[in-house]
Amino acid sequence: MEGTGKLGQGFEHSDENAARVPVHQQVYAQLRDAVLFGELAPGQAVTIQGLIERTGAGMTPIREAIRRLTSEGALEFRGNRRVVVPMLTADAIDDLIFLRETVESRLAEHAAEKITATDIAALEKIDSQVDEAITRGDVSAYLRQNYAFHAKLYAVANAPILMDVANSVWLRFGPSMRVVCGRMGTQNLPDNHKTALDALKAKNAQATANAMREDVVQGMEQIRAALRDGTAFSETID
Amino acid sequence: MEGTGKLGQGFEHSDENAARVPVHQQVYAQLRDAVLFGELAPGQAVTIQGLIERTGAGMTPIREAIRRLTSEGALEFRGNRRVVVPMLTADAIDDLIFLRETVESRLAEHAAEKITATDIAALEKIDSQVDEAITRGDVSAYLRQNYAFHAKLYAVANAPILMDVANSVWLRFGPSMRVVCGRMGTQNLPDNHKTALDALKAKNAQATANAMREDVVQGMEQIRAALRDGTAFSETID
DNA sequence: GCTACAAAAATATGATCAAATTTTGATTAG
DNA sequence: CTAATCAAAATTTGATCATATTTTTGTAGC
Repeated sequence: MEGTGKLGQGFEHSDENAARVPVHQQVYAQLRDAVLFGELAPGQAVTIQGLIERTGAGMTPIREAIRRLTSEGALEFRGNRRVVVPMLTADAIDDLIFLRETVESRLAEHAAEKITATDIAALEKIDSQVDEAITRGDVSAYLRQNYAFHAKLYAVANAPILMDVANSVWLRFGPSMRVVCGRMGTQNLPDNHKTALDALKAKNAQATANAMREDVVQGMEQIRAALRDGTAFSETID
Repeated sequence: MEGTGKLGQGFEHSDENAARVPVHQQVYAQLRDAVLFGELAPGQAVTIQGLIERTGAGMTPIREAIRRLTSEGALEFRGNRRVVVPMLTADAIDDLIFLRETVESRLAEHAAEKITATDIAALEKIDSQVDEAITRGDVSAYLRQNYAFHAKLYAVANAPILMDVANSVWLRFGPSMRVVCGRMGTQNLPDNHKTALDALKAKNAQATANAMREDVVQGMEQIRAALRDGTAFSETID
């Protein structure tokens, strides 16, 4: 009688043509977003039991989702069977900046070579929503729309392996990014998307790569600076 | 009374101090090695039922292992609930070469800064076993020892995020590497490890990075060349 | 402060249900 | 009469859950 059905939303059409999404994928997507957009703080514990109650799903699909996210760097195995949202160290953020710079600029090059007018229109629409979120000061919307912009660019690049790496990087800095934005608001956030869009329209791969690299570095430096302050991620668990 | 105990080997000390390894980790490690060292060919299907029989484990831990390896690029979701060992495309190998070059050389730099005399001794021992495998013409041993050398270097570098990326790259080209070596033997295989070891002893980060980059590129180019021939990975499943 | 007991949480298995693929059989065209 | 194509049954495989076992943690008593 699991009347709550906390996971049932999204395909209530009662039509049979609705593509069936397995529960483990739903749990995965839900948890992934929670990490990516900072609904779970760095250091926060994630328990199987807690997710069973939170989602109403069974044990097996939840385990699968957790394993998957652990592989992707969104969660971390903290020894005693405890799974937590990882906290960034100074060394880790350096590596993340390096990775995102190199991978994202290569993806940008690929995207510039393959982009169509439809893609550009989609990117411009997303970017306008980024702007709107910034002026509104809506941190959550900014994080989601900004990710949507980059994700769309990855999709255009059509390089699944590089995209996997990029997404893993996002999952690793996402929680800290949220903490930083929560403190600073949306004013100082980077948005070099216009420059990138101009380069994309001109199909200039190198210029696109440079614009995206600039965007990436500016955003990541905010996190690094906050990490240096030390006050940023002090939610130590034990 | 699971008398078969096909997974029990490896910790039969009957001591209680032996660290207990969860079944899902055992299955993961076993499957991972099978992919990494080419015991499973590119395109080969991997079924849950098959693994249950092969390993004697239950369903849940096997599912966990499969999800994890899918995230890491070792396996691929082929639509209709079919999981296969991915086959490399020309585009993919380009991205893998790029990734391995950039990530591995950065790991080499880190390693050069942190390496100790003990580490160097360990690396030299592994490298001698690489040499031995090459002269013996033992492909399987070469693959394992060569990986061991690189993995040890990653461990010394102490950069978990970069290591994850590097390992994911290994899992993606491993099966094809095995096919290539199976056709060519061990004669033309790269081994720039001596140059790298010299640079490591001198704590010269840049020279270490260059040596490892050379090693990586030589090895990966073998795969790219085989891919171009087209004859290499023709085990199409269709 | 240390040991022992109890409660909570994670691991692992097997059962059950649903979906997909394969096999089999029948009908029809050559 | 043979071969090919389509349909339906059967087998195989995957998804989910409920349950049992082990491990860990927290607490109370010594």
